Amino acid sequence: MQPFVYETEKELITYAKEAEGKYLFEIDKNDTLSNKNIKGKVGHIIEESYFGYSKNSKAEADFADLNIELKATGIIKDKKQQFKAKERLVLNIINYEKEAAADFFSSSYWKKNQKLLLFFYEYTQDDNKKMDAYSTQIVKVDLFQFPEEDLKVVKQDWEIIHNKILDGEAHLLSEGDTMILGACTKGSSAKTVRTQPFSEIPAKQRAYSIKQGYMSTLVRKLISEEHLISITSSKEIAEKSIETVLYNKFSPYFGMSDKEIAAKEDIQLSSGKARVANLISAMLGIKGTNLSQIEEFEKYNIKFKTITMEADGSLNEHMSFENINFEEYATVPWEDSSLKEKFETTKWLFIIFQKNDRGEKVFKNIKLWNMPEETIENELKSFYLQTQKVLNTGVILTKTARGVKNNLPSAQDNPVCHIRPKAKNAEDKVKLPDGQWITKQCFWLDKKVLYKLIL
DNA sequence: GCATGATCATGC
DNA sequence: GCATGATCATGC
Repeated sequence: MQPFVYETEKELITYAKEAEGKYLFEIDKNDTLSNKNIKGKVGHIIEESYFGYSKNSKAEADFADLNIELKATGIIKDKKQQFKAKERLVLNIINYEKEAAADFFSSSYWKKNQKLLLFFYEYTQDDNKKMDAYSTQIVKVDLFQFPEEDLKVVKQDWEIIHNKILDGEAHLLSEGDTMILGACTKGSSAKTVRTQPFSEIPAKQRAYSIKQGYMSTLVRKLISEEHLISITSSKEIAEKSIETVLYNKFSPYFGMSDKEIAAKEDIQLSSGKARVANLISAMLGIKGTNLSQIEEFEKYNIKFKTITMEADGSLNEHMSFENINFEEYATVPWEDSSLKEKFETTKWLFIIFQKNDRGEKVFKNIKLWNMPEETIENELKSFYLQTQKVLNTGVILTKTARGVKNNLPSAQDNPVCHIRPKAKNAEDKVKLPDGQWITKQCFWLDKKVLYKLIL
């Protein structure tokens, strides 16, 4: 089939939009669907069968005359049955040598990706948890360009990446550096490296990407037609940084107890996990709003956590996270692990309280924190690998007077994180890959790490 | 007195 | 029923 040349943007979009609602099998002319091993199958089928050109990795956009790049991107439903982006949108690979000489508007990112023709498809799985390509449907087609305000943030992100290359620090690039435009690793393994112009140190191969959180806000606006509540503007974030914006919103409440904040904002102080969430939305001036409705929290993947300091400034407890999926830890390589992904991509908003001498919790400070790349590559990685090793050689469970202990990484083994129980009680168990049953365990972030952050 | 195994309470 | 934020509690 000869590729059809689209004279105008409108002509292209009109045709592209006709794909909305179609299933992949309706489009697939070359029976690509039955081929098990094509990565990026959806994009492949759309390019070849729907538009009739072969896949390429040119530096110019797919529809070069119109400067439009075609991208297929998955959406999935979260726990609340709400659509979100399945993953970040990966763009072109960064050639550190070439990119060094560019400015934003002559960069490989801008040249290729300033206009994106997005095909959103719903990602579904079969019984074996593999992608079910036959029931994959194209839900929405949209021509996307960053709105002017977000583009300011994107430009800053690009400058941050660019400056690291110029400083000979391409090997230190990390997802946490930027807000919307990321430099995500791309390659079959961590061993996929490239040269960089101002340092001898090989740098991991990375590609520009639009972060998952940003893609999710796009999905929620375009597809779910949700109205997200914004607490600031991209302009303000570009001028001040999100941490400063948040600090300015919260700082008037520093020194007040949780009860005083609730009284001032006239909200009920619940006793459970909604307690701090309710305080946060009230302090942000949008009381009653679920935090998942806040645009910036979704866009920049901000998750809050509470830290409670004792009156003397010490911390009694490590910080618990979600339960550990031992099956995943045992089988998924570190590079593909959800643990790595989680700490690379989440900005943690720590809401810091300190107990006073009456035992009341006084709001003290906030801190926006990404786990540093070197912590991820060192302590977090060794924690994961150690856990994996123990799981695959067999967990040793020993009955003691205090309960059942195990040889998974403890607080002694790693200064950053460890594994400890979190369950209804000791009998609330899960099956280990070796067939034994263990009290449910979760990931804990060490209070030594937290302590350094709140000083 | 602290590390670490255990468990409560809530909300979806 | 279960995941998760929060905290308890005791043997070493």
